[in-house]
Amino acid sequence: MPKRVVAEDRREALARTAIRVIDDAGLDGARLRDVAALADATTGAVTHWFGSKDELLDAAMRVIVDDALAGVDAAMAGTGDAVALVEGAAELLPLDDERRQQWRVQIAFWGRAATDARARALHQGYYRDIVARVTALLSALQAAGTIAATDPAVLADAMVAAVDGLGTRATLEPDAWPEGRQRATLAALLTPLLTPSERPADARA
Amino acid sequence: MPKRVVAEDRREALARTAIRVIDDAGLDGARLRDVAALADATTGAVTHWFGSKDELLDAAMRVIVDDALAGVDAAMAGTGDAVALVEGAAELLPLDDERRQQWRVQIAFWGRAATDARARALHQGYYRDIVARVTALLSALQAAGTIAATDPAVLADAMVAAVDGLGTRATLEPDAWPEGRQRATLAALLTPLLTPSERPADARA
Amino acid sequence: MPKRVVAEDRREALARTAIRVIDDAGLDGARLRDVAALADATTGAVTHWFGSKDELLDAAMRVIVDDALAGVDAAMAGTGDAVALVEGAAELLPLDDERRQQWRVQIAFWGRAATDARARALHQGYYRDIVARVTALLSALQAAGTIAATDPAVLADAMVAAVDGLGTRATLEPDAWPEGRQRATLAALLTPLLTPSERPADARA
Amino acid sequence: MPKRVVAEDRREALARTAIRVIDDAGLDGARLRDVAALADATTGAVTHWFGSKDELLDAAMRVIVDDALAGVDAAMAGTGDAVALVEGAAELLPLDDERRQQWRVQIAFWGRAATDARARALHQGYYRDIVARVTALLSALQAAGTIAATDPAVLADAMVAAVDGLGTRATLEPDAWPEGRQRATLAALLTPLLTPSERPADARA
DNA sequence: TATGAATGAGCATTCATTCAT
DNA sequence: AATGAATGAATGCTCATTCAT
Repeated sequence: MPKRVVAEDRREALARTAIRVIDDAGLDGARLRDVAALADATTGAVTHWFGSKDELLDAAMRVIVDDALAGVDAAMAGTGDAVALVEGAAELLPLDDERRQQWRVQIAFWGRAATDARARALHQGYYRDIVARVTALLSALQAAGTIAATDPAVLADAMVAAVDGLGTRATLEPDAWPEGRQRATLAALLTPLLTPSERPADARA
Repeated sequence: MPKRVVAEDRREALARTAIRVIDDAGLDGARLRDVAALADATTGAVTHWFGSKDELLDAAMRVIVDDALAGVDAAMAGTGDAVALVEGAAELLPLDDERRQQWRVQIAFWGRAATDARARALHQGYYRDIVARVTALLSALQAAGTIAATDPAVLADAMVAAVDGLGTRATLEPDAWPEGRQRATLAALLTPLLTPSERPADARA
Repeated sequence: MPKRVVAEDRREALARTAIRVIDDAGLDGARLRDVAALADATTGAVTHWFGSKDELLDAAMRVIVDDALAGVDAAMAGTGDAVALVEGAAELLPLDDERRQQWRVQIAFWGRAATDARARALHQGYYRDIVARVTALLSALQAAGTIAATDPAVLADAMVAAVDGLGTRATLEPDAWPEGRQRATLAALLTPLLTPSERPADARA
Repeated sequence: MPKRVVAEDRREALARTAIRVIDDAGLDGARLRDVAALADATTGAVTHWFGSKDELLDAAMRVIVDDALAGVDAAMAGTGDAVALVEGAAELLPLDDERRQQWRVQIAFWGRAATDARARALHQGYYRDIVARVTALLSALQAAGTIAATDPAVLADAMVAAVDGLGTRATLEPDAWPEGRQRATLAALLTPLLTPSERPADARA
């Protein structure tokens, strides 16, 4: 049966399977044997690669965040001005089934982190990564003068909050939030903030 | 009907006790036994007042939301202009220990709703209540001309998203988000949106 | 179903059932569900009375030791001289099926204590109880001048060792050690030690 | 047949490693995996040399007993009189860390044998070897007239019981039984029995 | 209204064993 | 002779729920 298995591949595949199970059954409803079954493996195999259920869950969270970071890069890179930036950010919202699944699981992990210190520590690292990336992007755009000159760290916090808050609501009310409404609301929220103006703090010159 | 009132008191007291246990142990780590113990009761008493664990949890969620609604009323009523409105909204953020606890449990409930259709239905009702209240307030202010004339429904969605997103982050990174940073970030996000402009505001060009 | 159950009775009954299971299956082969089944209960009931398997096992050990202590009292009390004392001590050996079972389980517990510090601490307490009781008895007999005047603490240690060593061997070779051989060997070992001599006994030349 | 020798070396090395693991984790806490790791091997290698865990455990027991037999030979051979014989026997007690480890594991094996017929059969063979060796030695000394003329088989049983009982207690209470106390107690127990006397059954003429 | 002993299905976890390489 | 991934049965433990009192 052996054959040098690439450990990371195996682990990531199982973690991705776990995400699907979590989406179906919830974070605590997710059973190891369901993950195993869906991955065509046995519980023993899962615990072989992950010492415990927690370890598997952490790996699943890491996959979610890595995908989100890749999404940030893909969506915002090459962005030129405020309008394009907002459009890029909107790509992070739960616009389609795939992203809705990511959001559902993401929010489930927030729920875990809210009341669990260890999980919270993980999330703080994730936020650091994301904010750093967004801040760097904003600084570049400010240097080019295409967005408002507000402190980029504040802008980044604001953008992250806008996406998180809107994504949460759209995830909890999927039927009421088709793609258009999500995009429009995000634009309403971010455009006045990002658009450069002659006179500072004016929503639009 | 005093009996009925007493019954409601007992239920609410148990629900509030449940919130404390959820905050300690997480939504799924919360055991009926612990709720009972903390309320100086027995598990039998808890199941006497609540047919099942889910019913108790739902009641706890309802308490959280009712408190939040009362907070909206208290904080925003009597508000006169955009600046005051943002200040009122900030009162809903996790600014102190009491509100941080409410947020932690709130987020735990989101996590449950994300992957559970029944819980999600409850939340949709809660959002309806909150948005209706905020929209009514915004309409009144717009009639007075003290805030931007954007569609009040859009403004309400935006404000809810801003508070939810910022509250989530501040809850997950409590040490990094003292009161001042939360207020400043919320103001940065909402002020440009709410401040009335000479020319009728159009959120999107 | 309820009715104030006398906790200690229930616990002791389960502990005694555990002893039978341990004798059948060994200390680690003993499964909670077998104990439950033999006691006409469920595993849940067992864990209701004992927080964990270890707690149940400790209680079983305690029962074994308490029975042994009662045996010491019953067998040695009223003993008049060296010969009678040895005969009394012999009653502690695995002379019949009941005592053989106690010895088998006792030795299983030694095996656990040998490599487990927590279990070892329990046994040290048990030895203290037993040695104290034997020493007191020996002192009384020495006061009456019917046994050798050697330091009673040394005599007690020697008697305990003789019984433990012989009991162990007789337990591991039950067919080779009928009652008579056990009694004879114990007498051969203890009589020269306990019999008073004209000149004050010196255990060591 | 060098191959065979190498094989035996490998097996013995693994068995000795198993003893260390048993001492750490107990007989049932000892995992094949840990034995393998401590021996810088894999579980597959262990099962290659030993068909099953039981086989490995039996081999470990055999090593313990062979060491003890070698100890009997080393300690008692060349012994001239009762005093020297007792001093030799004392060398079998858990006087130092190395022997304490052997005793801990030995007692763990007794615990297994107490409730397991197959393991018990092994031990009966071991007792046969040991008693035969001791009996032969005692007969030689009796022929020389340097020890009591009691039936050597009885003397051997008595000596084995004394060492086993004392060793057990000293193993379970290591801190209370420094070398001196062990030697003194063994001497107290065996000297009256072994010392030749004009008048039989006199502790010392 | 309240008690708390009992239930029992369900879970993660453990680990000896197997076997393709 | 050795590897180590995979198996899968087995077990202790959890805990919401029930119900006689």
